[in-house]
Amino acid sequence: MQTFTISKLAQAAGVNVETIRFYQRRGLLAEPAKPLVGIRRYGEDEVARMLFIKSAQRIGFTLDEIAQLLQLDDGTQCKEARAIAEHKLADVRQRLQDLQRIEAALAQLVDRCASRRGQVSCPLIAALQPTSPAV
Amino acid sequence: MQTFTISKLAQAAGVNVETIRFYQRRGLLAEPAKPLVGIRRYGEDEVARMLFIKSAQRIGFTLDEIAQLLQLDDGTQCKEARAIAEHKLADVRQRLQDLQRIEAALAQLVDRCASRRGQVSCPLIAALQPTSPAV
DNA sequence: CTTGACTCCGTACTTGGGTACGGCGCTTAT
DNA sequence: ATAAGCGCCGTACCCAAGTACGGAGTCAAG
Repeated sequence: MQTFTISKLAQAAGVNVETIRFYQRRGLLAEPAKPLVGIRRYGEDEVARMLFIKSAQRIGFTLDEIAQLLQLDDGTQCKEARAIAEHKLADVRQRLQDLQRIEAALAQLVDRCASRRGQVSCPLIAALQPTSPAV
Repeated sequence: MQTFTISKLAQAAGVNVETIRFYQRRGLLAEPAKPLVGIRRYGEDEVARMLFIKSAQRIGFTLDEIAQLLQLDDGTQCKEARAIAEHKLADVRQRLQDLQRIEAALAQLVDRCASRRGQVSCPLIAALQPTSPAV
């Protein structure tokens, strides 16, 4: 069921062919073995993987971090995978908090603007005050 | 109450002095007027602003986006600020969803690893399947 | 009134994440 | 059997976000 050529894969993932190749070099995506005759083919798994990478990136993970995340998935070494996963989980939760605060602040801002009440003080900057001990 | 020198500001924000100057050039942080005699001083506002920038960055906003966010705050032009804010809000909510899915997937992964049950299939990649129509 | 630490400013370098390009080699339709 | 259009591969280039550096000015302590 390996039906995609590299350019179809790129298209399906909404990226450039070069990006696929770049990820292969970086070890984020395996290069399927080159058949003795013909060209490499890709399947839905690779599409999913690419979409995952792109989503993770939008959230602020670096390619190295994403590589780690993906290894958790691939890996069969549960003990160590677990440690990494827990670490990442804490990280993710921190980001979630920050994002939620920004969401609240933005929503508030929109709301205040809509109702034209008084001066907008500083909900955005205030949003990220309490926590954030400079990772 | 302008008590910080640039290096104290940098220290308080957990960044490099050069980074402060870089942000000033990019318009993310105002350069206080240079007193006729002496050096520039900064206050708590600038510290807060720096911490905000760093938090927003960790979440995946670019400096340009952060500049926009900050303008919403500074600006007195509510109508247009509102439009930008609403747009960003949608964006933030999408990110939140992605992050929440990753969180769930990671938690599940940790859980499975802990209990040593069968093969880890692919919770992470699965996590970001349904949505994400390639922004 | 000099020495050392710091500011100021410009320019140059670095790193991460790609993009672009050019030559070659398949392979498939004509 | 040949030309078009991809795939394959390496190298070079690009932009964002800093970081490093070097010379000149400033200020405070000894």
